[in-house]
Amino acid sequence: MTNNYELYKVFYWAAKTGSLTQAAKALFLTQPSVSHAIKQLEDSFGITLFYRNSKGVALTQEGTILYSYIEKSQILISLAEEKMAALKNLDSGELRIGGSDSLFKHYLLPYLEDFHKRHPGIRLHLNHGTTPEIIAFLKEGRIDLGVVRMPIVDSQLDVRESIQLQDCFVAGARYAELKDVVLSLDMLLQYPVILFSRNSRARMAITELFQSYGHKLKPEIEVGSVDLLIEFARKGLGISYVTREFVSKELDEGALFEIQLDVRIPPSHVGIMTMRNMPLSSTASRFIELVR
Amino acid sequence: MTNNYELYKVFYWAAKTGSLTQAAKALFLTQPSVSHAIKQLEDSFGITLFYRNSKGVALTQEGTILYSYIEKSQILISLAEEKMAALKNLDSGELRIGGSDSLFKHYLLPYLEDFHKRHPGIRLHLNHGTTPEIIAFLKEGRIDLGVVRMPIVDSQLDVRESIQLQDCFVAGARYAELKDVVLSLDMLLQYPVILFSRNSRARMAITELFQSYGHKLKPEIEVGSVDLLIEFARKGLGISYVTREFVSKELDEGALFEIQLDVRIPPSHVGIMTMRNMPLSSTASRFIELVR
DNA sequence: AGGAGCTATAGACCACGTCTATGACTAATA
DNA sequence: TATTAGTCATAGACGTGGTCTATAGCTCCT
Repeated sequence: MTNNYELYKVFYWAAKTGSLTQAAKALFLTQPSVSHAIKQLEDSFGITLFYRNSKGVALTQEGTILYSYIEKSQILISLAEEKMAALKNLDSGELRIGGSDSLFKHYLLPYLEDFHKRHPGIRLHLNHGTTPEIIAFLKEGRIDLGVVRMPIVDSQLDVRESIQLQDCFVAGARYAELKDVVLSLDMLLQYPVILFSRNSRARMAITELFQSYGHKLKPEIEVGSVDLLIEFARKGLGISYVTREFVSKELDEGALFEIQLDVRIPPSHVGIMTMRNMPLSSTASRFIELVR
Repeated sequence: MTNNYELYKVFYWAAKTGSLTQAAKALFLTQPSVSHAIKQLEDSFGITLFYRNSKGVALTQEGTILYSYIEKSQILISLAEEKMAALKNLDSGELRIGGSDSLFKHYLLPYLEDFHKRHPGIRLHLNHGTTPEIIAFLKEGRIDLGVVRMPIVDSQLDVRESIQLQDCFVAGARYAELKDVVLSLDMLLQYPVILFSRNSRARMAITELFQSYGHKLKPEIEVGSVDLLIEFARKGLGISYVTREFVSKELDEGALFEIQLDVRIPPSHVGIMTMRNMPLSSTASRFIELVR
């Protein structure tokens, strides 16, 4: 036995208001429709659910038992509908982003702050990892979107290109003599170089660039965070390879200056990755919209 | 926002089976109907609920949230439908009967035993009281049916006449000399009479009978239970006014004998009362059917 | 390349749910 | 007692929306 669940909605309101007429008003129906619906339900069970009298209706013993179930059921549905509305309005929900720590700090932070201020009900989950890890997270459905350096080639992913970033070499006061000089790559190699750890994409890119000019780039120091790259350069421990946009403060203040090279380091882009052919949550698409 | 609740049934099965095709089978629909229903639900929320792929469908983050509500709701409805079926089959439920203790013991007991054996899932509630109390219980909806002595005149009640009962005077061995004598009322009054307590209908009826013949019936002893009427008569404390059918055992055994009178005591009927214009529960109507 | 799954889309159709109009009843008025 | 205003039930007409069939598009597997 399986009823049209619409009938339970009608039953709920009839029982709740104690009146078919009132139920009809609540449901934007006419009274005969409600009467008919209740009759259908009663016939389907072979059980009378209401006593009818001139003041309205009252649940029978069996009707009361039915109501005890249906009431809970209807309340759950109402909660579900409210919850869906909240998700839609971005009053509730969660946004799971994967990326590198440096991109979170230097690129995404202002957007995250803004988004959180606009939608305080949405919980933010930030997962850091290397590019392949981020891609794996995406494919496992553990994050909604990933933010990494381009280029990304993966047929399962959609990648939106975001701002351009320019990597460069920077030094502190200790190497002031290089400020107005244009260096060649082999000249640069005379100085101690500080690079990010081996498996990063930026590190691989610059190593390849040197290789393509017949040079071998061997760092004096390897560090695991962008902040240390900056800090070590300031302290004069060497020349750091960093993203210009991430050291704009230090460059403006004069704490660091950019080394001019006679070769052009190709710029890179930030890419926002999502799963291709998977619908985005309204939260995720709103966030992407904000970033672009 | 208020959806057609049928859509939630479809959503539930689609989520549960992870396949629109399977959901369609479970619901005896075609796959396009299910596809359409899910689309309607998604459009109504403005939220994508499922990822579609070539193996079937999988809930999105938001779909999972919706499912957590809808699953509970649907399970409650299933339980409700099962419960209604159980009530209908008399596998479950309750039957509330009002009556006097003596009628329960001497008239209803075998029916109650039989009914309980057939429908062990149904809880029996027996409420004893005087006839006006029973009627009040009925009108308050505290009992489903009342079993009392006729006649009952109440326009709000339906009364079904059941078996006939014959009241009579009985005595024990102490008054053996009356065994083959036909007594007149005034002769009877020479002996100590034991009656049921003042407000009973049987007591009122016999008092009126004596009055209509110009006699005043004044009991030597008044008792509050039929068992005591019988016991006192056996012990020779007087002549008890009892219902013949309730002392058939004692009459057969010779512990008591019936006093023959020169006037006929009108028989009375047992009446089964229910509320007029109030539908009977299937349980109650089944029981009444059994009794008649 | 072909087959066997899956879901989506288009368009036709008809049952069923809704409506209006009315009746029957009750309770509380005048 | 008659009136009125509120119940719910019933009958019958109407039209929409849910369901169907047919088909396309896609992915995966042989």
